[in-house]
Amino acid sequence: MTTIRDIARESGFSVSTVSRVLAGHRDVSESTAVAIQAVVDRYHFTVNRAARNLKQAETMTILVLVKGRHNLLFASMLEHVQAAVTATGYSVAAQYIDEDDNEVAEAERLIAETKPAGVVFLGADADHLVTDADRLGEGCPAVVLTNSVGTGRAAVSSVTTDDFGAARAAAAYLLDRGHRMLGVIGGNPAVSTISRLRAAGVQAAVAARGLTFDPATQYAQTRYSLGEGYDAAGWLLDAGPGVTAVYAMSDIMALGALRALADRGLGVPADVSLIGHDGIDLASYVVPKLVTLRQPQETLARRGVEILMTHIGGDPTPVEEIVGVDIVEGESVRTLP
Amino acid sequence: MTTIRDIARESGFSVSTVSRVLAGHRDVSESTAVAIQAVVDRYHFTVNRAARNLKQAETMTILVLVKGRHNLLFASMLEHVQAAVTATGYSVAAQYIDEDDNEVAEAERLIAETKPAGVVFLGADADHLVTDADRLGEGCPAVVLTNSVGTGRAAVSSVTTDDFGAARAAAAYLLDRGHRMLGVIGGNPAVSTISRLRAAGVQAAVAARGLTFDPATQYAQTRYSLGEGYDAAGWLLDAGPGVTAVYAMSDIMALGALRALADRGLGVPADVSLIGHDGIDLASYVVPKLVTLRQPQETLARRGVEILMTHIGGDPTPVEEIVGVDIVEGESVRTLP
DNA sequence: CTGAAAGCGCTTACAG
DNA sequence: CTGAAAGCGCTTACAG
Repeated sequence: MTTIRDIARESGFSVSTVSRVLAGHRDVSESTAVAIQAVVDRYHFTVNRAARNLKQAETMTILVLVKGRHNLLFASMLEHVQAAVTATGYSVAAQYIDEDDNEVAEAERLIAETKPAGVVFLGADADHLVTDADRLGEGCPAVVLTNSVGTGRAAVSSVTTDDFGAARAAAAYLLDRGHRMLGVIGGNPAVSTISRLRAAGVQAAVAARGLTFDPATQYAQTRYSLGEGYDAAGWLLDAGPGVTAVYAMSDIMALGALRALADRGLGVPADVSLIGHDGIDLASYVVPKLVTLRQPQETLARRGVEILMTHIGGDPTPVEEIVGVDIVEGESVRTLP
Repeated sequence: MTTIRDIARESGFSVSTVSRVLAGHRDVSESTAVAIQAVVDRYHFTVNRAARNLKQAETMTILVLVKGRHNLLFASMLEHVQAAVTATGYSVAAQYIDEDDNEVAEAERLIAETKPAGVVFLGADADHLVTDADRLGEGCPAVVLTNSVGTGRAAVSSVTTDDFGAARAAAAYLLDRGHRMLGVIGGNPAVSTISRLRAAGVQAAVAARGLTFDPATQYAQTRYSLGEGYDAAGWLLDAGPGVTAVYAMSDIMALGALRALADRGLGVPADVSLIGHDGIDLASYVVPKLVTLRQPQETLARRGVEILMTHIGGDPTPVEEIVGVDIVEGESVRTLP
């Protein structure tokens, strides 16, 4: 393996000078830089970043921690974050965290190893954040996207969508179209803040119309996946008192529900109406096109990076920002006569 | 930041002994190990892997390089690879490579930085492999999954599906059901070996029946994405001489095509039949359920890891293995009268 | 069983 | 503008 010492030997300059050229420092004579670069190219040499990071106090990198490999929303948001970060002159290093891992512990380790200037969490457990956020690197500012934090810790900010309002809008959308008996597919409100807020939003919309919503028969509690969405929809039809419309807290669960309904011979929206959440690309490609609550990906990414940059710039005041959600029209909801 | 020196100081033992405990070596007295572990726990200390890798000659890690963040097939295959690797006692480190990046150059850098025992490529450009494979770490065996290699380089093996046979089967499936005018949505045969093989497979099936297939009007060349699949299907309907069935070289393109057909008022399979490729979960959840050629994910992963282990075990003979593809029945193909 | 020392591949004051 | 030296956080012979 070629190292910086090999390049130094081959070029006739010292390791220090080679290092400077590799780092793009200007305090090297033109001719020296050219000569060294030639050797670097000849050997296809690239610096060992692990070794570099070990020595460097701080890098020009933003660490992006993506919670869950299968989350199409996050996959798509990562690109927006990448674009926003790149525009600031920093580069991004993305890492995926398993659904069940502690992202804060992981962040702590990665911060120590890669010395990023800041970190962006794409989704995160409120639990981990609250209990472990203090262990994040002192000087390393962080911003959480799509999840609220509420740690009060300096320089851990968040940009969230209005989950309560979005779910209330989803339910209202269905109620406005004559539906009276709603079914909801969502996560465990006891552990997921997002699910709790959204469930409350549904309750609020229903209550505002003097109707009732009984979680025991109308709320299918499950995980955010295709297969679980499928099962949840089935449960809702069996347990539910004749739901005419279903709100799924993610598009991917809604797609699972779509198939479950078809398998029971029910048409969407002819027999049951369906509304999703997230606004992933796929939602507008399926037949029928899904009505869904679109998370404003660019806004979340842009504001998140802007806030992170103010922290990096020296302002430690944490901010918790909430952005609105758009409803995307589709073909999956029917107006009852 | 706490380092191994802090733990040494706090526990009263030397850095060497702490290092041994952290590495799980047995040559440390029970009482010492317990005492050190207590301090480690108290500080939530985790070793800096970057520093560890810098010193270690080789780690018990298999590096998995995933080409493309949006590839649902690879996302799913990664889990199978992870399972297969874990069963051998090694752990996996996954890294995503952008579609357009040179995965071999990236592998070279990561091998130097993390010293894996072996690397698994989930998808890879034949071009990069052929021109740059020699630059992979000398002693670092590699296996490429889903793409054939043909570098002849020692210890770069591959496990591929029979792309020619699979595409021929797809076309035959449609021809057997009375379709005479096929449309194909695929990649650029000039740069993608996979696309070239599959296109040839279609040609073979058509020719075997004494029919013809004109790429100029029946082959929509595009990228492997939802939106491009949508556009390609539209082009096929405009340019094509009345195709009655479409074979898309990936399920995700097929899903795009599904929507394109719906937007033109064409039913699947009533008006046009559709067959995909890959067998991703989503394919069996959409309505109509997609007929598709399923890549045998577990087999690819299992054999890939088995072969990698023989290389790690010392046998450098490269093997190129080809596995068959199953057809998954669905609701998207109609038999013509 | 334990510790002192060398060194992995880099960067960065410091001196010239 | 350039180089010698110290050190980032670890591991690993080597010696005891």
